[in-house]
Amino acid sequence: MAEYTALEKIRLQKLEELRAEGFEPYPTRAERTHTSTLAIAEFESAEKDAKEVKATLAGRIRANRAMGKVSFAHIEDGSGKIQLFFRSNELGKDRVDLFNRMFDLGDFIQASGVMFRTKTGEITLHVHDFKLLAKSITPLPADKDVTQDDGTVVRYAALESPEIRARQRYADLAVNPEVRETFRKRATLIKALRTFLDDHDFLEVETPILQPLYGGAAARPFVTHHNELEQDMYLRISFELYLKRLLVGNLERVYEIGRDFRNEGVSFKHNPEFTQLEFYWAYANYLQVMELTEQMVSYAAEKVTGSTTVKFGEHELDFKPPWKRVEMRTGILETSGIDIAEYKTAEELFKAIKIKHGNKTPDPKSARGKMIDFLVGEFLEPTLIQPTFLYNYPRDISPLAKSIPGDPLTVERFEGYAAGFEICNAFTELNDPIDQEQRFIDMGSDYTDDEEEKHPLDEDYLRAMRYGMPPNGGFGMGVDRLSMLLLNKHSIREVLLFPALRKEEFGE
RNA sequence: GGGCGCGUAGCUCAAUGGCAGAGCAGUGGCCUUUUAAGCCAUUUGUUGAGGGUUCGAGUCCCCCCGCGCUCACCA
Repeated sequence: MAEYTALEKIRLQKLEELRAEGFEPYPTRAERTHTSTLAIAEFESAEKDAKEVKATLAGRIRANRAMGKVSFAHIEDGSGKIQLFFRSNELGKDRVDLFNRMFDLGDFIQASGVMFRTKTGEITLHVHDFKLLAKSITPLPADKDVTQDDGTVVRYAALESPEIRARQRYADLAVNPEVRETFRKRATLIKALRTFLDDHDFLEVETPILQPLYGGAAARPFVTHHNELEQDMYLRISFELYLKRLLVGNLERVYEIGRDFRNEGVSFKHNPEFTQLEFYWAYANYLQVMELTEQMVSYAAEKVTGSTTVKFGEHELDFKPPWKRVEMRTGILETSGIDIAEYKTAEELFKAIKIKHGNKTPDPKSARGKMIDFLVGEFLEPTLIQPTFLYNYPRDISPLAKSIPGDPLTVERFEGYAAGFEICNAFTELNDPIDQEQRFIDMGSDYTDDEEEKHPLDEDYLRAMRYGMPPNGGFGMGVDRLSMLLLNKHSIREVLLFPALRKEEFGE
């Protein structure tokens, strides 16, 4: 049973009084004719011809200013706020008193009347009738604060507690309009990505989230169990292997936007479930994917923000193609002074890093590719502020990518960076089943003492590939991260409606 | 998982180890064009939970819970 606060008990009592007086606090019907913005727009155009605009509005009470025989209130609906005007000589003293006594901030009401403009010029509904649509029991967090008489100290209080904002996103949304705006823009982003890919003849598909084997990325999976099949299942960590199976089936361009699950740490840029976009494009290679990527992201930026240039913290990011391109070996050499091509084994590379940078070294037990990754993260990544493609990756951290002809240690792979963090990952996909099988096996032996990096060998995927897979370019992008960049949010929690949080204890 | 920080009224925040407070919200009243309405009066607390030190703990110590930052992890 819920424990009610003093404020809630007062509202519950009002609810009972309303019922006793014959008013249903949770009626089944609403009769809205206009949103607040529509009513205002209609009034503005009718005003010139002195025409009357009648409207029935519905929304939450956000402010109420009772002034004796007249009252002003603001309600807020999905499109914005609008003022209501009540006059007791028209509605009757009892009804206005009822409104002021029984209705609280946060209640949903509907009000009918005629639009007019007040003395101060605000377009307002002159209310002729109203009813309660839903009583609010728990007060919304106050969204305004303090008035100091001397006029110097002004404090506004909004719901700011990051924990309450995330746990009770409903309250955050109800009270902070800019949060609603963030999620509208996020929806615009996803729609733009879809439109872009659809217009480029990609087919949107859906592949299993529950998988008997996981793969396509290096991450720890969530494990669950199917009772009837009597087997464990994994929540997918990527879409890759399933989408590439579709290329075997002659679907030449496919994409999926959906949720990935990784059983790992939580941070400002990591949530255990996150939205991923992947596409696979037959007969293309990573250079073509690069071009499509910069077009797609700049298109999305324009749709979401109206411009290809967006502000992110102190930076102005310009997503307009072409993006800067940095070859990995060159980039590492320039930022760390180490030429990875000179050190062909992990031992040699480790020594070189140790000599050059002393205490800043990777784990000496790492594979060579991991050490290169370390150099990227430590020295190169922080310099990649403007949208940049970092390309040509070490083969041993890219088991699904095709080698560069004549350079067996390097693969045709790139990652897109902006504001110093990774937003996408793509490569010319490996389509040689014999090579692929060997890579899986190498992968296993490279990381024998690293349980987390071990990956199950996907026999069915190899079988598919043996039927023949067209050469293709593949692409993956964290949609949440792109949202952060485009919306200038510095935590992934700001672009997720319900970010992962520890279970809340509700007591007895 | 490690380190650092935070947790006080519905919200935003105060309070040298010495009477737990303010504004907003709420409640009662006045007020027929207000809008951060105003004026008068007034209520609200297991100071995250538990233990300890002390004459006395919101404050110091221990432990637990939650959140934040950060490191690790994260092809």
